[in-house]
Amino acid sequence: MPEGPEVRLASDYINHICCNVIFSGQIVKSDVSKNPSITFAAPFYTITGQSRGKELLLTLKEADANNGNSEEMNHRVKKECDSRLEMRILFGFGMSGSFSVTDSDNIPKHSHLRFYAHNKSSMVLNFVDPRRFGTWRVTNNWSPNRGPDAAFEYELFCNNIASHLNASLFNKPICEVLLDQKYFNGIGNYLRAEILYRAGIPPFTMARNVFDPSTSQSKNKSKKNNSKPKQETKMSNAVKIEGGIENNKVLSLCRDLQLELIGLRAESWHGSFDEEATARFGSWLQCYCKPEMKNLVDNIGRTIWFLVVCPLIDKKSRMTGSRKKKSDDVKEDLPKNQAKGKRGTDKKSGTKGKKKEDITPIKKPRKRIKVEDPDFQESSKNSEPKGISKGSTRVLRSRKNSSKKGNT
DNA sequence: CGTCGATTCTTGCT
DNA sequence: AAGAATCGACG
Repeated sequence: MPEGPEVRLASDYINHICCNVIFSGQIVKSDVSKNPSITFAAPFYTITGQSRGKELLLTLKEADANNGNSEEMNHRVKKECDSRLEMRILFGFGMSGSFSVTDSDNIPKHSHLRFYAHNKSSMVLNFVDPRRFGTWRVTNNWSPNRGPDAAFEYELFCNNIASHLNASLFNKPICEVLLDQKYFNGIGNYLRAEILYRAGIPPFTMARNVFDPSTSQSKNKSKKNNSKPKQETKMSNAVKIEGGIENNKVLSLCRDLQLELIGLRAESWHGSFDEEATARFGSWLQCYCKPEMKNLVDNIGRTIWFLVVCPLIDKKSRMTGSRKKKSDDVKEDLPKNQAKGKRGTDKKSGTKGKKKEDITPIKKPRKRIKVEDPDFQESSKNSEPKGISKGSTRVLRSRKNSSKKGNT
């Protein structure tokens, strides 16, 4: 599942491979893809890429067949500054999108958009997407409903969050907020697990408490949400919003883990992940899909992987990050009835399009977990969320703890 | 209007 | 199982 780092690597890959390559001819779309056909008027063009979060923007720019300027183009360029034809295509990778450069005789099976090189015969840039959740469209801009890139626009990224902390979204569990691309563009399911695990934050902590220490501290002291806390310097992330939200642990991890992964995989990046790169990624993961971790399906239906911490265990050992004996840390302290339970609302449950009343009676009551449920959180100190909308009560089920390969 | 839940898309891998 | 758009219900 491509997340920020994979998209960035794809962009780097394109720029690396397509540097000095002239493309020409029709841009070919597969028959099965429902994405738009692309017609670019320039007979010859170059391709460059940029990434922002999970989006990749390709820029096609008119060029001469010899990488110089054609007479006709030269004429226009001189006349009006730079009027070379240009087109941008914005890609979303969905869950299986990637770019790969291949020989024209070896087009990947699920290549859905192809750019043919002109001066390097038989070279093709493919957008490959087996599961076809990927999208593309012609536009010059990033999607307006997606936020800045956490790794490469860190200031903007932090400010976007700090200035919207009062939004109701931040009443939700941090694990769910981390998937909201309006604020966390580039974060996906494996990154959220790694971020929260390394920050030592329980996944269902109210998001606002993670970013605004004043709110979380007030919770600690008393159930009354009255006084503004004065001692807000205990937690590692207890930083004044005004002064330095960029020092917040979760936010800096959003940046640093992505940069780490980009560095980790850049060396062996050849368009697709070879065995070694895949293995390295797997060993980089500390939480996601790890057999010693727990997982649950959250309120938005996504599986969150996390470390369950026994409340009786010395908290300092966690705060300092010395969590070596993982298997010992993981206690079976989840409520019993959470540990099983099948998916009750799959799409094929035979109730598609039906009213809720049809299915509610059938469902047997299960343990529900709200934000910062004291039964669930190791930190009952943070419980008693005053402003929590009672709405976020979805049945949380655990997934089978099957270890998958952490491919992308 | 804002929020929430359900549904849809799609296919490869257990 | 994944990411994201869309739709209807609800208050």
